[in-house]
Parts: sequence; structure tokens; C-alpha cells
Amino acid sequence: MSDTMAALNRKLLEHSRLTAADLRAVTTLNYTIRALDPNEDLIRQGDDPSVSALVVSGMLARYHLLPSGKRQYISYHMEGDMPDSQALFIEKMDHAVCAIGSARVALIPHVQLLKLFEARPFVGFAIWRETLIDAAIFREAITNNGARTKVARLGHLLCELFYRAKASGLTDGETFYMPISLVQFGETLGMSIATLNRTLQSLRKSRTVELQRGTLHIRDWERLAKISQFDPAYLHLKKAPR
Amino acid sequence: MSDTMAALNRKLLEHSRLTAADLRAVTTLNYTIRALDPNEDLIRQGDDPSVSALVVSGMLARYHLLPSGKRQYISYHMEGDMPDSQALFIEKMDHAVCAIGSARVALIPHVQLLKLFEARPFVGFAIWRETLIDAAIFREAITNNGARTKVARLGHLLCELFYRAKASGLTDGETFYMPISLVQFGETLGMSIATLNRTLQSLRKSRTVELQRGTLHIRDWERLAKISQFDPAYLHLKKAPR
DNA sequence: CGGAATGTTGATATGCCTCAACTAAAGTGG
DNA sequence: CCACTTTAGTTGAGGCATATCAACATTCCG
Repeated sequence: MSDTMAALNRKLLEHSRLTAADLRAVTTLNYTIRALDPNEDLIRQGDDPSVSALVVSGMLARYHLLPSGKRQYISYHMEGDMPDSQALFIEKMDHAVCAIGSARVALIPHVQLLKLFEARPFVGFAIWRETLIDAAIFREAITNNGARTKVARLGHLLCELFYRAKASGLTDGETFYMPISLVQFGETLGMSIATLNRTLQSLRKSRTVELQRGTLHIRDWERLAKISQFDPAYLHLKKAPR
Repeated sequence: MSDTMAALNRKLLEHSRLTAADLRAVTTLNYTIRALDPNEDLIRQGDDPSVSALVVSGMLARYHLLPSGKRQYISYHMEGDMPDSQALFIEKMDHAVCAIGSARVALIPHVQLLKLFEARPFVGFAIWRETLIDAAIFREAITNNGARTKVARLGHLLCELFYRAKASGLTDGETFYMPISLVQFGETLGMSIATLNRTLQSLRKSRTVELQRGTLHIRDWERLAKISQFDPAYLHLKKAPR
């Protein structure tokens, strides 16, 4: 049995209830592993995906590429996430996905997933739920960028990444390795890099959080969450009755 | 047979292929109609939804309510849309949905939808696709608010609303009735109402678009789309091979 | 017809983007 | 392992865009 698919099962169990038979069916999925260099694209805007990727290690990000060449990062994805289940029923990618640091993904053909969903609807529902949680994360990003102060905006993103990592057991105590550059944070939050840096200084000064060389360290979670108006309800990380 | 569910079928056929049997199964769904006054909430943040709403007439909007009482509007939904299929597999609403102007919705119990999806997986896939298109709209909103100029930002939103309305046959030539207030536009696009108004003036001056008393009139679609960097690819309104 | 909601415009202060210079860290090849 | 190059992060100065506040006009609605 596959450790890789076992990781997917663990992820699905973070929010969904599945029977032993469902879980067993998931482990029968075939896949191939692909290694990605830092900043390498997994898939580009306009591509027609026929496989879905499951993050095995490292981190991926979604982004839009604008006519000017400017990037807008949309969301980040870590071990156990399936970032392009978003593309399962879609012909042409409206966004690209790239690696943040080195990463490894398991590629699962869409046809296999569809067959599995027909045979075991509740597995489909679990992955559907996964895509809905992604959508909730997108909504929160809209609100974050539209309605929060710069400090809360950055703080909120850091809270979200840390909370999700912790829920998946990827943190080392209060520390999480997450090699997102300041430029990328800027292109996520709609801030210039200068302002982003100064905003980060301000968070540092508040002694709630430390971030250097890709290592995020939470010094005072309660206060950081308060500063950032972070309420994890939108991540829906509770198991639902089936 | 129900006209209301026929409207849902039309919507699903905008992007998905379904068999006659699938379509018939959809029309057997039971529902109740609910009328909404302008600005009335259909569902609030924190509620536990047990029904999904299909917009029968008028317009709905999703929004986040911040601790300060400030609203952030997330997206708008018109006839044929199912805005809270987003909540199908989720316990607690992370956002609210309200009416923009008067509206009527058909409420369909989740249990019925789930049974339908088990019996007819491809109907489920079509509605899943619908939720994925919503997610693509959210992503575009992130980029719109984060990376575009004020003029492009407003123009892009108007383009999207008009394009979607037209695809659903809801426009009257180059005109669409859409009673969103300037305050609401501001709370959608992260601009103050003063700036929003001046941005609108600027669009008016460019003679591409007119907007008054809720009526959107497109005067020069090509130029507006260009100004706004609007590319409808992200709406995925093409039928997919099954 | 009167009151409330919505839209419009002007003046002001400031927060942020832009640009630029510099430092520190990481990666590369001899 | 060290010089070199490249990339990432940091800080400062200046000017403009936009949030904020306030006054007013218009439209909507009972």
C-alpha cells in the first residue's frame, strides 16, 4: 500500500468522514512522482490538465500572470493538498501553479479520479469538500486584501499558513519552514516590497512573529491572531457527520 | 415539470454536457420558493445551511462581515446561479448571502441534492463544476483587487457581470439591470466611495460604459474589455466533452 | 410632499508606491 | 574553501493617489 495515498487519506480525514472501504479505494489510485525545482511551474495558464497533483513534499503556489508580466499569487499549498483538484472539471487552466522551494508531487490521472468518484461517491464528496475549502480560502483572501490594514493583512496570511500547517502536522513546535520570498508576499497581498518589508518589521516589533530565511516562528499566537483578526472557522477543519 | 428547475438545467448546460436522463432527474427536485426584499439576508455567517438556493429572479451577493461591522462583498449571483452550492459540504457558513434589490430563490434541501448526486454522478459533476467556476471568479477577484488599477478594477467587474448576464440570456441588448449601489461597489473593490465615484466618472468619460440607477449600459465592449484587461476564459463557459 | 438613502464634488492630510542606494545571504565555479 | 556573481532583503527620500471628512445634490419611497 502506498504511503503517498495514505497521506491523501489523512488529509481527507481532517475534514471528512470516510469508511474503511472508501479509504482503501483511495490507496488503489495509480500515480507518478514528479520533482520540482524552486520556482518551476507545474502547470501554466492555458494548459489543459489531464492529471491532478497531490503535494508530497514542499510547497506550491497558484498565481495569475498578467499581460504586463506581473504576477498575482492566489494561494499556497502544502503537503497533502491537491491544488489542482480545482481543475478537475475544467478544460483550460485560468491560473498557473509553481513550486515554492523544491517540491515533490504525485500526479493522478483525472480519468482515474472520475472512475473512483462514480464508484465511491463519498470519496468524491470529500474531494469536493476539499475544493470548497480552497474556495473559502480564496474568499478570505479577497477580504484580506480588500478590507484589512497592511499589518493585519500580512499577519492574517501568516496565521493561515501556520494554522493549516499545524492542522496537517507539518510544524515543528511553533516553527514552520515555508520559503516564500518577500517579493512573493508582496505579490500575494497587493503591497510593494518596500511596504511589505516595513509591515513585517512592524510585526517583528510587536514580538508576535519572526520570519527569516523561510522560517516562520510564532512567538505569541493569541496576540498575532488578534492583531490579524484571524478566525480559523473559514478553514472548516472539522469532521462532518456523514 | 418545473420551469424553475428547467432554468437550472439551462445553466448547467452552459458549461456541462448532460444526458436527457440527467436533465429529467434534475426536474424532479423538490423546492420551495422564497421572496427576498432588497438587502435582506438569505443566510448569515455562522448559520448551518441545510438547503441550497437557486436564484429564480433578481440578484444575490456574498459578503463577509468584519468585526468592525464593515462589509466586504465577495461576488454577485444572478438568475440560474446556485450561490450556496459553495456550502453543500460545509457545516457553518463562513460568509453571508443577501439580496441586491428584490429577488426570488428556490430552496432545495441538501439531502435531496446528495441523493441525486449518488444516483446520477454526472449531475453532481456539473454542479461541482459550477462551484469550481465560482472559485475561478473568486481567484479573479483576488487579482482584480490586488493587481489592477482602479479604472481596470471597476471595468473588469462590470465586464464580468455583463458577460455572465449575457451568457445566461439576461441582458436586453447592451443593457443589464443590476441594482448594486456605489457603496457596495466600493465594498467589493476595496475603494472608498469617493474614489469609486471618480473612477466611474473616468469610465463614463471614456464613453465605454454607462451606469445609473442600477442600469448598466455597454457603449463600447471592445474598448472596455481592453481597458479592463478582461479575458472571459476564467469563466469557463464552454461545454465540456463528457 | 417630506425624509431617507444614494450619489456627487471639493479640500486636506497621509500612507504608500516609486526609485535608488546599499547590505546581507545564497549560489557558483575555480 | 574562497572570490565572485546573483538574488534577496533593508532603508531613505520624494511625490502622488486615495482615504477621510464635509457639504451638497439628487433620487427614491412612503
